[in-house]
Amino acid sequence: MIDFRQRLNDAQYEAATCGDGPVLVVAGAGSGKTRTIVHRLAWLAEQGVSPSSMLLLTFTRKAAHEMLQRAAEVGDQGLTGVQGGTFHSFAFGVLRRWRPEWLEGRGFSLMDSADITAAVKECRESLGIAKGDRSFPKTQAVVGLLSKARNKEQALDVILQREACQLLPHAESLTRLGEAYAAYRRERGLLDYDDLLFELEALLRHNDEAAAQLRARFRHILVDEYQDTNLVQARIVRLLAGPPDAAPEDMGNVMAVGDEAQSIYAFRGANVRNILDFPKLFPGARIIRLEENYRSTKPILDVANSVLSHAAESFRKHLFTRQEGGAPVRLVTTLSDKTQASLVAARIGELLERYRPGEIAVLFRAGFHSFQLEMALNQRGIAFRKYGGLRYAEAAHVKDAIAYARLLINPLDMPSFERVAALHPGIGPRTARKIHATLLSGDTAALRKALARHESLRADLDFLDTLRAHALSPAGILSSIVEQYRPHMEQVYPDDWPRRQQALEEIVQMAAGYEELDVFIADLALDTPEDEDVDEGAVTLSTIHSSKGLEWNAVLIIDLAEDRFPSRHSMSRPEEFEEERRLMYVACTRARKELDLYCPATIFDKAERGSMPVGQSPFVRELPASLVEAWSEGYGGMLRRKMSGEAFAGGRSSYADDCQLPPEERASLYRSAPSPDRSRQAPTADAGACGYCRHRIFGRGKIVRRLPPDKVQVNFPGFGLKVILAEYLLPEE
DNA sequence: TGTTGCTCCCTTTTT
DNA sequence: GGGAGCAACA
Repeated sequence: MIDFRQRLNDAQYEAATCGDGPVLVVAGAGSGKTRTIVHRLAWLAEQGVSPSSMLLLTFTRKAAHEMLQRAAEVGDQGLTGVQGGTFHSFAFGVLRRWRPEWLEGRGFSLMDSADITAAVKECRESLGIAKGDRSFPKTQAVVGLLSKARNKEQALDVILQREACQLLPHAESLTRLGEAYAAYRRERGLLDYDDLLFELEALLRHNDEAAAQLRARFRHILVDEYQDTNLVQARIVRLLAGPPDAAPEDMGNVMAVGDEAQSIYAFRGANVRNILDFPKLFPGARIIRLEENYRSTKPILDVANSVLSHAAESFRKHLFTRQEGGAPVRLVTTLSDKTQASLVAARIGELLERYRPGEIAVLFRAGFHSFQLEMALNQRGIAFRKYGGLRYAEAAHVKDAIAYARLLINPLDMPSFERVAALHPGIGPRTARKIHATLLSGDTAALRKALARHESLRADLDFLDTLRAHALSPAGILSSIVEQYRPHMEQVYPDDWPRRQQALEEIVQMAAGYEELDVFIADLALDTPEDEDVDEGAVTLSTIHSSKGLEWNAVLIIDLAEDRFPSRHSMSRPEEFEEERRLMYVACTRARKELDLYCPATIFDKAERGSMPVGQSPFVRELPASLVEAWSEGYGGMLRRKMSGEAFAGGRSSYADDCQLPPEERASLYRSAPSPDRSRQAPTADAGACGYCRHRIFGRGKIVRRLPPDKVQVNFPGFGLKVILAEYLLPEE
């Protein structure tokens, strides 16, 4: 028996051991949410509930995996057999069993993001929409807009109106394109990510038998990260609990766990109303709040609380901890993004003396922000693993290898055939399509003729035939494919194929746990499967979005600069700026013991072919100086402690006081819109005009070039740093 | 006719 | 670094 009282605090205990009925657990960051869920599962099992009637819906498969792993270790007996996964993977599993009606007994396949892009592109071409019109959004952007409209369940024009007025002239074309894309999927028996959810909802509404079976099976539903569910996901939870008209007492048991202060997925349709309206959807719901933070030291929590204290009313929150003391939060200003990378790498080297690699993470706003750091870590020989950004399965070489596998499963798969064929010199889309048609016609003579000029492609096709003839495991198949693909890779990526080769070897590892190749490929599209071997020996690099729900002893947040974090895309709409703030809150609350904030003073800009000065992130600017220990990079890459009176550390007035420029010139440097609530924020212009870097660094650089009309290039030979800046920013000698 | 090479542009976050 | 469009080459 487990001593729940002893292992949990009062609120956690209440949540873990409450009886039947709907429950909403509002769990602040680091308040022991996972612990509570794990104990909830264990408690249910002790009450005689069968694990197979518990369903745990989480945001990532990693989170589900981790919780189920921990559940298996709780108590002496452990707990296995709980169903867990993301909404999408759950939906995929259910729909594999109960096909949607319109498929009429046909099979269906799940589209990965490349399929979706290709499909939308094909639809656009066949409709002849916007041929050569540069103002028409790129395919990727179109895919994003269509998906956003579906996830928010709003008409496309409404989305455009709110988020992209410049595209309003294309509203009609985009709507037609959306319809064509829907027809495309229906004709071919394809489901995209959004379809999974809507089809599952339709099934629960219209297929009484399936719905009844699912409801009978899953008596206890736990939903994690409820603040990031969208409308259809909330309806799915409701429909799993009982028929649409069920009385409250006849519904299954739903426990939703979430924290509105950590809602960071509005961009893909997540709706905070879900958590606020939970009691309406589930009348009589009990609400339990977990507010004590066990994760972070007080200095870290103070910074996190301060970040949120500027938030819009409904998201404010104050976490408390009983832990006193702890290392101060460090705020490090570096000369450039490049030196930031080497300083962070050096700092990681230092942290590795105290922590295991798996206990250190670097977080950033967007995937590409870590490129320089990745190089710096490689130079130092520090192993890292990256989450977020370009997904593993989207890297070109992985797509190539997967194309072989998909062709193996389904020879009709045109896009995959095209992909494999294009690896061979002299074959482009046109020739590939012709050969594919010949191949399908079964005319061997014609095929032999077509392939005569493309000997190497024939070798690849023969290889696939051989593979088909042998019954290999998914891992065995992929390992052969990787070997077959290798010469192509060496040709196409002469400079970095060894790195890519390594990534491909991982795919074989990942596939090791699978029995069916098609399930593995679907899973790869749904969420990168875990390759467990690599984890512990590597430092984590992650987008903040992908860091959700995780924690580390030491967390370093980089690129806290204007236009980077918050993202410049978020500056025009107040609600998006607010979401960036919650993102910063999520990032800070990932840290247990040490938190470093890095602000580069200049950032390399390709277009200008030099580094451009950048202002500090408003989230840093707002921080009271007393909450951080400020450091700055001096000449020669040394860090230097900043004294409290010095400009910049949280000193929103110090800019204005130091400023040598007349106010109208400052205003001309106004880079981006300020946060919606001006009263709480120092004007961006102050920082933009005379931030710390501009006086100190630029004072010692050499002007090497004038760039008419009003810019100059300043070099700092000691750092290999070139900076382009407006002439009038130069300090007067 | 179809492939390849060149240039310009943009580059958020995810299932 | 990648996608899209355009021009030159086989």
